Amino acid sequence: MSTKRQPDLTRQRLLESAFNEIHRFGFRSASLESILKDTHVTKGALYHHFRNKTDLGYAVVDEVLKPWVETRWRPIFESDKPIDAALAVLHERLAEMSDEEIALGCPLNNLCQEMSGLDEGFQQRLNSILNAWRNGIAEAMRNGQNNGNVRQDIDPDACAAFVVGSIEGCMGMAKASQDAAMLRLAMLGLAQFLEAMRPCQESKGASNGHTNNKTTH
Amino acid sequence: MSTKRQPDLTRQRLLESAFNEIHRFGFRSASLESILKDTHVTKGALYHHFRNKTDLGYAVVDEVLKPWVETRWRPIFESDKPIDAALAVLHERLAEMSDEEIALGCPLNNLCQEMSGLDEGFQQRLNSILNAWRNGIAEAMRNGQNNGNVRQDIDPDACAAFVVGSIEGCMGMAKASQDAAMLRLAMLGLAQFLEAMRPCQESKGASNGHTNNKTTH
DNA sequence: GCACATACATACTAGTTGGTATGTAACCAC
DNA sequence: GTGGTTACATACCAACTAGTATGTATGTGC
Repeated sequence: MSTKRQPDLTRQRLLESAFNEIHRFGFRSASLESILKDTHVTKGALYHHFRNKTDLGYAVVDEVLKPWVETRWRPIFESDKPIDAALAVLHERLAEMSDEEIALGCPLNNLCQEMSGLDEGFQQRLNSILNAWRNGIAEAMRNGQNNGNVRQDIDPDACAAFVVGSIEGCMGMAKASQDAAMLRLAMLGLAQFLEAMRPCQESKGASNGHTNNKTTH
Repeated sequence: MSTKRQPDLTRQRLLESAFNEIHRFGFRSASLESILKDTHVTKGALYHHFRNKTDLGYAVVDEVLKPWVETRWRPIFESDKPIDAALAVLHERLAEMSDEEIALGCPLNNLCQEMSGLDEGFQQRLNSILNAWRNGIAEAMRNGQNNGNVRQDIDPDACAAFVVGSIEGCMGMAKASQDAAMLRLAMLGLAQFLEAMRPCQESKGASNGHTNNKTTH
């Protein structure tokens, strides 16, 4: 069609189409032919920009998936009220996700579950994304502890690992049931967990009455 | 080798080998040839017992995966102290799982994440397993509420959905990091959540001092 | 304008896949 | 025994896959 050559654009279109194809079918079942059909790019062009399918997959993770995750959860990282921030982000994500998006599942988790045990390159890249996510939350929890917005007796790293894990788990449940209502139902539990991370304000009018044993304050 | 014919055994061996192959590589990447090689069964025998690959997959879900899940989590269902029972099962599972098993991930969740959006047959079968699991926990939570072992102000269904979701999520995190330590770290959060489900015992002596708003009983 | 690398396009290959057609040996009812 | 069904075995096929070899047009430095 177009008589001009636009290498950067071609590459970007390949990456985005590959991201979608992978999101739908997973990496191994992602068909290069489908991507080429979708982008109207030929195989020669594809193999000019990427050495092989794996190289394309890595590029998708590094250049599409990684920023995709970061932009979505960064609001939590910078807050010193991590619980409020997390709840806000969760509600926002819950509101903005389409039914189709829910049914397709989290592209990060999809790839993790598919490729972690099979390919070290994927495993390391995906794990670094997860680590950044977890560390961002853990750091925010520490900030929250310093500012008195988070209970002192919880381990920020364990808490962050569980939060990230349960987010992916809840989204996985929704994908499994192919039902957005399941996502909202399961997320109620996560919200409850986050509320339980607030410092106990013994008299106040708080709804939760846990008899926790704060070790330090 | 064996001159005798043992149709039931042959079928069972195919199912178990297929379960392992699927556990490792997922259903779509599971190779029938590998299964045949592993079991020393020929293609003719395989296609005598199963109409096609999908039929084999369904049979694996119904006859291997379903009981596999049920036997593992049934102890929770029957207890009226669901929190203690859940913690006990979690510890037991954590102790008995090998590193390889952890790295492979939960076979139920693996299949859910791979097939839910692609094949209705899988989706329905897997979802029925998840439903049984969730309902078993929800029922136990209701029992626990009736016996004063669980807070009255929580929704058993939401709680069960979250518990199942976060179990799968935590196992997913461990698979993603290919590290058993991650499983233990994330599971700490789940244990904390379960503890928070206990009724608040403000002065220890009183059986229940919650200011809950019971809607029904 | 010329040389050269970049950015594609086309046609093909080798391997693997699930699935089938056909053949045969074991088992069972009678 | 015999007939018929079950339980396999062997050989093959069509489709699809990632990847490659080769060719060609575009852009760019000089």
